[in-house]
Amino acid sequence: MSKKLPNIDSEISNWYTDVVTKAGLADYGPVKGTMVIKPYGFQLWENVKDVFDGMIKKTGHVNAYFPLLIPKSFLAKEAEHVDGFAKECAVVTHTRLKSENDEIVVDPDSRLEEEVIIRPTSETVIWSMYKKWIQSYRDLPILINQWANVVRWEMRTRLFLRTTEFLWQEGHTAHKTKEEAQKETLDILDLYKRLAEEYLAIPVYTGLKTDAEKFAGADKTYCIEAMMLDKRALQAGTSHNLGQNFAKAFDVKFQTEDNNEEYVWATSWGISTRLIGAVILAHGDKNGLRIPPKIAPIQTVLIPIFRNTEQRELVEKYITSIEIELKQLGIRYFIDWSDSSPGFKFNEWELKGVPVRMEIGPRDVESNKLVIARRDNSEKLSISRDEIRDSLKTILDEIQNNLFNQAKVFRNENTHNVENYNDFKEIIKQGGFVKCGWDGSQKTELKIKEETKATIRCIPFDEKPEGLTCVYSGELAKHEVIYAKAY
RNA sequence: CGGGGUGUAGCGUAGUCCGGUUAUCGCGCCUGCUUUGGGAGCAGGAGGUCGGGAGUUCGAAUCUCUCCACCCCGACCA
Repeated sequence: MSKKLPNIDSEISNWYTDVVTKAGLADYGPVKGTMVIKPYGFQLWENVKDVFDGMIKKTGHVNAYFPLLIPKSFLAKEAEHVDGFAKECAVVTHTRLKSENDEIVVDPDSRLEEEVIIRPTSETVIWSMYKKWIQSYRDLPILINQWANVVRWEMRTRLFLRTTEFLWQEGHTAHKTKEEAQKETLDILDLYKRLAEEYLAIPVYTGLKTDAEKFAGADKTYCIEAMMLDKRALQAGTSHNLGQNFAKAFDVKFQTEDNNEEYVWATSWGISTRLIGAVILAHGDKNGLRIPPKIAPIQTVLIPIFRNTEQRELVEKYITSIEIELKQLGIRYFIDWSDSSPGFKFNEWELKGVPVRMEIGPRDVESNKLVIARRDNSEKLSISRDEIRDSLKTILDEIQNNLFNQAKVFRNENTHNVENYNDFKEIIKQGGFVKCGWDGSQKTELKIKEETKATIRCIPFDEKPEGLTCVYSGELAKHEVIYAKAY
């Protein structure tokens, strides 16, 4: 393992891949674009998953599982949907291999009559089933979520941020009114915001996607948008109001209380393993990861220090008593008894982003103390053994808050209100978010994208378009929008 | 799919232009001893189809042809 990471300011792209692999989060899979999520990375994902799973269960949602394989014809039922996903679908055409001249080849006799696609998302299978399950208003709402993998054959991939196969949750709900579906869409978006801000410590802008940026098949797409360390935007979660589009495509109607027939109203929403990439790129520093305590696989790592066997025994005994206390406190901890030197371990666990490190050696045993080092601000302090009970949780909370605040200050400092196109281009060139007026035309949106590579990340809920003019056309602004270059 | 680049041990690399002993070095790995409060030291050791194939040659990591893989830039995207 090399001792230095690439410079995070000048080559963040290399820094990112290096951190991901060296910290043991993930590795490249054998097929291009695929990723192996290693135990440390998977625990991080599981923690995120558990938090969100708890949130949706509290709000009445249930988990289920739908098949990976979908009839090709299903995708085509919703016109926009097929347009959006056709270009990146993996297709299963055969069901058998055979040996031929010592080679394994596809058996041409096993060609499928109806080809099958690997889900890029599950709206179509799920709505084909909802057709069977929904007859009356009494069957509604359906609030189903699934944790699953999906495959989108992307041209350019990056670990966690964009992989051919990724893990996510996709919620698919069915409602009897437009209003109820809209409320669900926004309620979930709010959960996403809470997950991002309170747990991942990443501040997000929330708002509506433009028609050009919305999900293929949705009436409206809402999103949470985060700023990464290179001042680019990352879409961290989306919630869609699907209107009656999928109900119409799959002919899903229900009988209302007054015995009329109506199409069902739908939502879908998702967050993915991309969130891991967001955590890395929102909090990392020159020494590696900085993982927020609430989702950290290891919240505290203990580094024993000793010179000989007698000291080792003393330290071990002392650590055992601390360990009991950490268990009682419900802290996720790890004691690193490996053979490496303490200095090596300090750097190693900093790379892995563990929020708190405890250094415990003969001096500490002697004085009934221990050294605590914080990953967020590199502070080291010596506390007494008895202080662990009261202060460790406080310190972890402080780190959680500090990471959020640092990210928020950074984002706010790099979000600029802009009134003319020259300033706009300058900010986009330097990096950062731009808040400005937009005349609401897709033509303007496209022109700006062509000329600057920046896209409208969202129309924020708290927009104030009054009195603004469009930064490109100079016409009266229809919306205030956030522009940025995105991942 | 277009433009550019790179393939030598688990990782990173020298050697390639100008063919010639046993393919270089660092990290990592194994064994032993000494070490351990910010990336330990010494000694010994294991590990190679030089991306694959074909050709030129007395002789190829090095020259020629061909195939393959991966990376970067562009078009698509959570």
